[in-house]
Amino acid sequence: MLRSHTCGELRAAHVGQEVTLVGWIDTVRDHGGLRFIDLRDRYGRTQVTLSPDSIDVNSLESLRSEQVLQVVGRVETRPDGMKNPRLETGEIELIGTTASILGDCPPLPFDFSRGDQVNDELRFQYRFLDMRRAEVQKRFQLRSDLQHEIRNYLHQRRFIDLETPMLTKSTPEGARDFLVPSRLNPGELYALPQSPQIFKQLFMVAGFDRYMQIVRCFRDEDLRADRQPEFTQLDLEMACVEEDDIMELLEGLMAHVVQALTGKQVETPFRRICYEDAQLRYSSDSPDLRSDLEIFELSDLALEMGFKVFSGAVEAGGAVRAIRVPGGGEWSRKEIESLEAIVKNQGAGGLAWMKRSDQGLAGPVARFCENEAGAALVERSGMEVGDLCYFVADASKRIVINSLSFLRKELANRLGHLKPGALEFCWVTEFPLFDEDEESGLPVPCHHPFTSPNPEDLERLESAPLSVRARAYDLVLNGFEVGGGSIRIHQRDLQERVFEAIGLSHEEAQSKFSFLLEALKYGAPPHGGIALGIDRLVMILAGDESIREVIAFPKTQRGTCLLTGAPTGVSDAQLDEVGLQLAPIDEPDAEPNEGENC
RNA sequence: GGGGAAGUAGCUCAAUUGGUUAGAGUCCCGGCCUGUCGAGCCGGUGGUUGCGGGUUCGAGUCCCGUCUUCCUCGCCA
Repeated sequence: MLRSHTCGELRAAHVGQEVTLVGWIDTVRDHGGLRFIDLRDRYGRTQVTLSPDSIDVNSLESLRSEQVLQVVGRVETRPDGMKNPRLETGEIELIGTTASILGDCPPLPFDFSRGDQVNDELRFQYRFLDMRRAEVQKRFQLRSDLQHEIRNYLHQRRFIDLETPMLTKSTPEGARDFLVPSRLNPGELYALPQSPQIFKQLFMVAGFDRYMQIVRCFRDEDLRADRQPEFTQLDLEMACVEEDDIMELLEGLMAHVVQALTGKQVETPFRRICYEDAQLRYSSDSPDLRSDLEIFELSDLALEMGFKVFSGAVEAGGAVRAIRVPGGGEWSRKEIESLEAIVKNQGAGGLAWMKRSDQGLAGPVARFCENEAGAALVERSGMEVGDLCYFVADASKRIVINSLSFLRKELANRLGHLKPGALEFCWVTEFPLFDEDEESGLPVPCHHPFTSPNPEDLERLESAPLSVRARAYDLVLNGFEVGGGSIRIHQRDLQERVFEAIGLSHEEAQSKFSFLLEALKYGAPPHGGIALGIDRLVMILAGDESIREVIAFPKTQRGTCLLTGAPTGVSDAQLDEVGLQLAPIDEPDAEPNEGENC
């Protein structure tokens, strides 16, 4: 070994020992003759003192940040008054006798000590430097610890860790697939898995009644702060279970990992909210329960209030909904109206409001509240003196819901409801089995086509498919969907009925999912499971606002890698080999230097 | 595909209604300094204001286009 100890290890007990440290130079404090160096590695920082009394200073002229330095020396107690209580190793210092630079380093491309404030573009281009920062290392330690705790917890409960293929079959439903050509089969392509869904169901048929895997998944869709084209899931599946079994397992797992990683206690069981309630009360299918702000429906009253903006929206098939802001009556007009930009950003025409003081109602909506409907509104809102109420009306229900969703988030933020470190889990249940496809009008699965319908609604599968509820559940943490799962269909005939309901012919179903349908014939036990977004979970536990921060080498919003430059063109020879030809790109100013092979 | 924000020194930012030679901190380089831990003090180098047009006597600032990064709608079974 080139070192005897790490930079976080030495204590008063080591005083007098001859040791060798290797680390990166964190800072150099140069007093002319005497130099102090903070040497840093994964484990901590140790002060190295280079004095002309103990080392040939001419041998080390230019010490700079982030050089890799090896120091041999003796551990000494620091003089009285010179100890640093903020450093684990602050009782001692290493008096260097020889030092050598093992890895030189030029001046850095960005300010290391203020890494959090540096452009993402630069940070991710030099991610290997960015990750050297202690704060970043902490995130990845947390990520590693989380995965370790998850595996331990599940293995103690007799889950078996099984792997599934990365090169698999394209299933055009759902998200767009990433495609991989096959040299041995020109003209045919693999797809990278969107999830191991079908494979884990086959494990159930195979008798591995408790399966788990921490696995990479791929979806070729647009990126967001919480969405990357490749991401990591905890995938698990159990045989002979119902909803409650999966939920209880996950509640125990979450409580365990949160306790292990943060020391915090999580209350179980988690709150359960049905999908319809979540949409109405929180304007979201993943409500952030750190805030208790609630939205209420006004469409019925809006028709009677005599306010054309409201009644017009409802008559056009839209909605009017409102949110009460306790204490918002104190806000200035300017403050109140500053939130309008948020809803306009979602396409809403404007943001109406009304406040209640001891002198009665005030604000743009107040004069429409003098009639009976208005009184009912005040009653329903629960407005008290000192409160404020915001209203969103639009001919598009989607715009109303989106606007209120963003408004609620911002209000929760302004009211200080989003306390750092708070963790509010909940389940969202009773999702519809299908959504309506806007183009074809056909039902499309909300979750995936293997989700079991609620038995109570089964008779409507053909007659009124959109009214059928699914045996599906989402796990939500602080407003983020961190997991989703369901009880699956384990009977072949029911699976075929669902395929039919979504407009898949018998032949299509066969060609796409024959292996699943075949497997369901051969003694498939009832089963269900869930998949958990590891990146999102780590992000929340680390207090970050983007999963990029907890992914070592993430993609930009355009799906490129700033570090490697991927994706790139490949040589004609490579294309030939896999039997691919690239279509010309419709770009007037295509860059010639990339034209060699695309 | 739509909406929004940002882009000025290696980095983080400033620059009045369009007005003289685009500044500061940091980094880097040089000098001084033996108890610092955000070391200190003195001096210095460093700019195609993302790119391309336009308006103007004059553009970092206004207009148009474009590129990049970020946020978001659509999209994400």
